[in-house]
Amino acid sequence: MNSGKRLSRDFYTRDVLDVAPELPGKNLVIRLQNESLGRFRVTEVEAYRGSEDEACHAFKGRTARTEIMFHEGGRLYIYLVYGMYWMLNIVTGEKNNPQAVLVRGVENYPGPGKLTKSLGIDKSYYGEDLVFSERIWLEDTGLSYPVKCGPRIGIEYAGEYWKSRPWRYFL
DNA sequence: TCAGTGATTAGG
DNA sequence: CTAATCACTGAG
Repeated sequence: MNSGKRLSRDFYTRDVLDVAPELPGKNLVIRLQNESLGRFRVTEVEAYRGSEDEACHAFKGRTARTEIMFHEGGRLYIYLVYGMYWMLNIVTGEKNNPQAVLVRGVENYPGPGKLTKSLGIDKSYYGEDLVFSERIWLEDTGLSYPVKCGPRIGIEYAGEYWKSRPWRYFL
């Protein structure tokens, strides 16, 4: 797996609809249990866009859980769903504009719940800063790939308009 | 198709 | 305190 250059703050502080389509193909770098670094190409993500998006957890306002989404981009938003699976999200945008990208899959570990379980990502990563962290970050390999898009998955509770936004991006 | 599983949230 | 909800997965 090619290594690359760590993404800086500027990459994350843009609108989620600019950041999300650029994530597939980037490397997720994480320090594994044996202290070595693992590199996994991101294959699938979804954008969740601010207080207007019915499918976004920040839609109902600021809570203890969603607090980190109100920070500037580059932090991790981690939460447990269905009592079993940790979800990995990357906060984007400027301060007080709550947005995040759900990482739905990386190479060899497709599925948002499976990738966190396989890589050992849990609540302890909540709020981690991808710009400075020594155990998790994203890097640009300089390679680019064609990215497809389609509707987001698992948001039956949202209205038709929000369910139909093509904000899932994948290789 | 459907149960497992427990944090989070709103409401009394 | 209670009860509903849930950005998923794997089994049948």
